[in-house]
Amino acid sequence: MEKTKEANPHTWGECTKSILPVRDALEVLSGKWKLPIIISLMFGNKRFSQIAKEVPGITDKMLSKELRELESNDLVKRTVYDSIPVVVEYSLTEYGHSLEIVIKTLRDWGVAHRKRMMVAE
Amino acid sequence: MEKTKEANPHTWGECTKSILPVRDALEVLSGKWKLPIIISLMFGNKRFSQIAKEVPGITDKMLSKELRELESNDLVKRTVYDSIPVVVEYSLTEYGHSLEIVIKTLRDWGVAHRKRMMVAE
DNA sequence: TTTATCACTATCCTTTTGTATACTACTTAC
DNA sequence: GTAAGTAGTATACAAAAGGATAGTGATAAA
Repeated sequence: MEKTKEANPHTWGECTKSILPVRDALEVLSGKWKLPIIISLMFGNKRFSQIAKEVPGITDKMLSKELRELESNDLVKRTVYDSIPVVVEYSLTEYGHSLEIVIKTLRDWGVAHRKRMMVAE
Repeated sequence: MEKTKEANPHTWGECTKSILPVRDALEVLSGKWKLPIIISLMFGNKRFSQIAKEVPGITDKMLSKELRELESNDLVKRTVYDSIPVVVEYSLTEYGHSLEIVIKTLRDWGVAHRKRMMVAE
């Protein structure tokens, strides 16, 4: 445990340098619903009520709130068609699409994790 | 917008199939502190107070709570050395190390995001 | 005329998450 | 005897996140 006691003082810088950008990413993607919404839009542009149907369990309030945040972070684009009744289409921006690899990695890990849980029980 | 109106009914299954594992992953990694703690341990085994120093802003209570959750999910291992005073060493399990690629992806995106924000302002 | 769809908003409430502060018990160093 | 370091716990509180339910206003279909 000597190695523990004087664990590299220089890791501090490296470590913090790693933590900060991860924290930035987490801030933009925080909450229970943002990633599910983005995933839903990865499969195509959708209207409000369509997203609501595809994301299991979300309420209108949450969907509305999260879409606004995603829009303000330039991950999602909102397009209003002035038909009757008004139709609003949501789509991923190019920047939103840059999250695809993050989501794929997370999903792969999640799949493995779920398998692991099944075996354990 | 016709294409929007009848957006593939079959995306439902695919979409939900993607959302569920991501949700599993998010559950294990949820909260403000779990990933920062894991990152800190990626740089080497650490004692309680060392982690507290390396994760900017965390309180003892949160660190203690999150470590317990990470331990119960088999991501972190807790080893007590009965020296005087007692020393407790935390380390990533093999399973914990499997998160490295997730974190790397998230960090890369975070770095790009931070750059983007700087340019915008 | 009631009902349904569109895309939301408003209000109230509970749960979760996080913070602040103080405290434990032990030992070494000053 | 007092402070500092070891690894936390206890209590109280504040803030944020999320859920439940209802309502808006336009239109169209039964």
